Amino acid sequence: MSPRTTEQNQQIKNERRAQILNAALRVFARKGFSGTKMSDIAAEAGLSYGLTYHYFNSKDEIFTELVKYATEASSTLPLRAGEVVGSPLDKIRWMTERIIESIKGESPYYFLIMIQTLTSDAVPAEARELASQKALLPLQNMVPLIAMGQESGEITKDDPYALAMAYFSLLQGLALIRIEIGDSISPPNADTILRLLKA
Amino acid sequence: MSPRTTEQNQQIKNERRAQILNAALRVFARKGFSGTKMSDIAAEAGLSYGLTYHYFNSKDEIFTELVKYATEASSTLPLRAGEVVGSPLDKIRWMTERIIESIKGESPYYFLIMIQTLTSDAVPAEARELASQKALLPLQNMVPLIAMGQESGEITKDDPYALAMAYFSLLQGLALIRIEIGDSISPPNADTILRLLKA
DNA sequence: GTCTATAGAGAGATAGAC
DNA sequence: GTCTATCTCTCTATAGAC
Repeated sequence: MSPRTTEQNQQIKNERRAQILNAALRVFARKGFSGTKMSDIAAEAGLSYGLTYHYFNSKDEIFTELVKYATEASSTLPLRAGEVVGSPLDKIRWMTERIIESIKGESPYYFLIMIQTLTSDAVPAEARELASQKALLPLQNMVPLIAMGQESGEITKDDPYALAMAYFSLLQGLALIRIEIGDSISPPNADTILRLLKA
Repeated sequence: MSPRTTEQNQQIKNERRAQILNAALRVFARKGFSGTKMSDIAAEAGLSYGLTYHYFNSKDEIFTELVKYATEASSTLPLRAGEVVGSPLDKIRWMTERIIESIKGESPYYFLIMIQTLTSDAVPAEARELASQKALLPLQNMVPLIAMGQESGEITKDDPYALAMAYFSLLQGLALIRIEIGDSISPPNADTILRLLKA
């Protein structure tokens, strides 16, 4: 039995951290930041209470880490959509389908975390500031897409910013309904949502 | 100085309860159920800590009271809309304008309370059950309105239930944005929202 | 690296004075 | 009716054994 190498230890460390973050995502979403106990996270992750503190310094740090990931993912999606080949509406359709798809998976938990972060004073200050800075990026990144669609005549000539707000509001709301009600009722498809934008 | 009558005491009692509920609404919305301390509510209401317990038995009771009011108001609105004179789309337009109007006032706090109640395990069981029972009512009460509009040709022939989900998702999302970002940006108007439904 | 035990702070609810 | 003081329990974070 040779001793573990540094790389192997690093490997374990990464796995454990991912395991804890994954558990924490669910618990934070379900109980809120203040309602979540470190013992809840440890139990959900299948680890002992104390071990959680071996990989993270505090509850705040775990939450902030999740917010960091969520802001990153949500602000880059409209940019990736911009690079899809096709008309502006094709790009938006692509993005819409990606989001609807993600709503069937883990993303509703991230939506809920972000809503908490942006609306709550009980959340770590660092997470709140991070989210506030980036909250408008998805909206702002979508406006050019809409403007292009308006020039080409595919998209209705309402205020692009208002359209983007309505669009993301709708998708966010669908994610919430997913958690509130579960998968017993099926969400609208992309075409129904795009009716909001089409000329 | 004559002693206070029973009616006057009742009067004081009602005022104080309203005062406390009003303060609690804001604090619960901003900090979440678990993140809210009774001392927060007392401070926001301008009362002493102990006095709050003179008018309510527990934190749970205050929260549940707020949820009771919110479920009541939200499930009856589509019914009131049904009685508005005009075409089905006129009725829906009336409702949409009422909701947009309310979003400029206190209603975003109620939206946030309801979202917490429907998505969180950290909330009093009584409130959760109450909300779960009534959560689908607004949707269900709106479906007949949509169906009527489809028959008259005003509304697109997508699945009425999916349309209702999309519609309420959108409005809920706007309420959240109102809290997240404030009134610096103006929300879409009723016509933009009704594009979702129009044939 | 992993666990159990515990110190210390904080918050819900109550008691009792005025 | 209104307030301050306190009891009690729970939860974060740490210590220390294996």
